[in-house]
Amino acid sequence: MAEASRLTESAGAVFAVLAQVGSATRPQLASLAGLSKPTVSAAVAELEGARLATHSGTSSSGTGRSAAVYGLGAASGSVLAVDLGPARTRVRGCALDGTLLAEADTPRTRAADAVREALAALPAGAPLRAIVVAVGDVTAPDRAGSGMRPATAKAGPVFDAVSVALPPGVPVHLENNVNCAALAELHEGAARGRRTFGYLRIGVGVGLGIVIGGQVLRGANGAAGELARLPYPWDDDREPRQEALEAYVGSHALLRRAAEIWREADGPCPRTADRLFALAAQGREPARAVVARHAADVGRLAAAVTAVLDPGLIVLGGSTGADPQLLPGVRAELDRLSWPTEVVSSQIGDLGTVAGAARLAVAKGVQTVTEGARVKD
Amino acid sequence: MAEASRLTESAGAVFAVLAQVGSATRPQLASLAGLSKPTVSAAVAELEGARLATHSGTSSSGTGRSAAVYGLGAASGSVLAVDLGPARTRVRGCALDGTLLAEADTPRTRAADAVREALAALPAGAPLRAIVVAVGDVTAPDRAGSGMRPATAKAGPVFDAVSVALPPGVPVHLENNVNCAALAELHEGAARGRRTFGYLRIGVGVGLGIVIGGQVLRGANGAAGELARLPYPWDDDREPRQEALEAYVGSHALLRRAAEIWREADGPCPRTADRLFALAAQGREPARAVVARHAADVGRLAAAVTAVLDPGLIVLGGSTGADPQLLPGVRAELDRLSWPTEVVSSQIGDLGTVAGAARLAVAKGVQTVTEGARVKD
DNA sequence: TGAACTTCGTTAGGAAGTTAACTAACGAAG
DNA sequence: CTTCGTTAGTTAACTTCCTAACGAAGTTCA
Repeated sequence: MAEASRLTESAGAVFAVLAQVGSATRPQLASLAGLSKPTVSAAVAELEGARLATHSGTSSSGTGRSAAVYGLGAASGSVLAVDLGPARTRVRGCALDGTLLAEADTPRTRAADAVREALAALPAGAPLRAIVVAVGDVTAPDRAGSGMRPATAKAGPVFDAVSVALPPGVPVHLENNVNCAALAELHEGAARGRRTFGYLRIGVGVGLGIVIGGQVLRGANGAAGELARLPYPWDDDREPRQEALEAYVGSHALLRRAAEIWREADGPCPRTADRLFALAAQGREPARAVVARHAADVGRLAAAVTAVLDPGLIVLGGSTGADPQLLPGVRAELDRLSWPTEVVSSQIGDLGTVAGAARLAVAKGVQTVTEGARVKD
Repeated sequence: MAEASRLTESAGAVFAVLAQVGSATRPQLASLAGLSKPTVSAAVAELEGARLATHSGTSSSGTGRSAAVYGLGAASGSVLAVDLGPARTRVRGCALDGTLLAEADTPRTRAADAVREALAALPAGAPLRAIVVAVGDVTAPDRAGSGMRPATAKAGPVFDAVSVALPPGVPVHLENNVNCAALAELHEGAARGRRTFGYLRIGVGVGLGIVIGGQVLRGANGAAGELARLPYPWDDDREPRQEALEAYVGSHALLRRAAEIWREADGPCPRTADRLFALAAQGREPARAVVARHAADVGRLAAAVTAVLDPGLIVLGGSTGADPQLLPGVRAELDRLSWPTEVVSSQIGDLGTVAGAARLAVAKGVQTVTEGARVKD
């Protein structure tokens, strides 16, 4: 019989822990959830009855009685994460313990196909509990947990194109792609074990994902970390202009600057940031200088962040931010201008956004289980 | 008999609520603490036994039986707040419900006297539970809850001069003065009812107090909001320098700029910011232009904050920041550069720092009661 | 093989909090 | 002055968790 009733509090807590670690014995669950053994036993029994957990083996710790191992059950369901990137659309379907169940990757124009493909690969019997869509845009603050749309026109059309492929009745969360990537760095990247840090992404544009106490900071307009609106240029006799910063520190500007100082004798001028970094890594001269200058610019951007937030750690990402050869220059400029702050390069790269969106979707999905599975509330 | 044992959890919750509202009936405590009537009755009995609460009257709500009103008891004790300001030292002693018990205000050089004076005026029988000292300096992160010192030499000597007057055995917390003032705006000023905002103080220096979810954001080095380290000047061909921003937007710069463009015919050049603002308020010309330019500069500073945090509300304070005639100019520049953000002037002024420090001290003091009065742990 | 040890899981009793129902106190209306 | 409606506070039964102790199921060593 299908028990759609709500879980007790302890069962919810145990389920949340079980989803986090994937599989565990009862004593492990007890210590992780901060509950006693009898309570965990009762909770596990309840979860097994609801098919939210299953006995998946035994574990012997050398000496003593061997413990029963439990994992997520068939009824725990799955979640979907969609990254509407500038070039490609990436989709992942995950179980609530984060294991990958389905994956799709298409050009941006075939976004809806990617979603359908991934949905088809998910187990049919169990509920899809949450969908997170990462967009390169400011998202309105999360009110009812669904029905959001990107705040400006930038990502609106793509989102609409995808949303027709989304199954009805499942809560959809929009999230900024930089925030998602920051979450990925937090859980499986360069910021593992941290509670507070900033993820500074520099590519065509610039963006900052802020994590404080393990939580993403979204801001009143969902625009926290939208560094493009930092006042720039800024001086006694210069008026800041909107968007001027991205035009100056973004990847387009980097290549333009390279082209300006490039000469015949230097060989062919690089047309991509990757090529430019490769030349610089070999010590080839105009490239090295351009990259060094870029590092200082990134350091200034980082200084603007530390002046406000003092996060203690900044993770650099993006097509022109993640290269480790930037690190010395960035650190030097940041040291010169601001507070002691660790600076490291992203460990995840392009897949960070989907990975983070999946983390977020898993968290939302677990919530729907523990807080009483309200699909239509 | 003195019961030094720990309170039950429900009694602690009830005490915290009682401290927040000052006095309340049992039904009020029940709804505010989210507890049931029987539990509150038991908790109140426990608190009365420990002299942490007393029956202080009855309240009739027109119809029905009249309820007993409870307030804080004699054993709840007091806390001390010290503001080591640039010119004056202000001290307040408060009960745990925030009522003022003692106050002192001396020139900075007699700081220790102010502390002794206020301490003498506090009730002798009950414990002093916490001391908060507000300094104009970066404070190291709060580890054991005491034993901190200002991070740089700026406020170190003053703090040492005061600390000799502090009674031993009482936990001392250092806090940045701008953070304190932000807390005052949150609880009794322009940000009442908000959960997230920024308090931008502009005087001789610039500083930002960040409140997120009702909590002050301190940062990894205790330097969150130290805007003086924003990169400035910043442009393609200018190198940012440390401290350059304060030299440009602080009150000294404001008066210097006024002096530069002032002419014989304009009358005597103002020597204080107050005087300059007064002239501007009358529409007198060179003053008005200087103030308008200052407003734009403040707007840019605010834009730098919103670009990172998007707080939704910015409260302006400080000797050259709180004047309401700045508001239109600040709002215009902020609108032009950044996200929709409310901008208002501080409602508290110079006393904000002590008031906020007192709030913080009360919160810490309540903690010592509810978490088991550990004075030396 | 069986005693000793260690770890797992259950059983029993108790602490802390909840809901529901009852008694107590107060004002107003007849 | 009594009665009724309303609100305060208490008592009782039940829920949910914890701690402590015990039985069950392994491993190790003689």
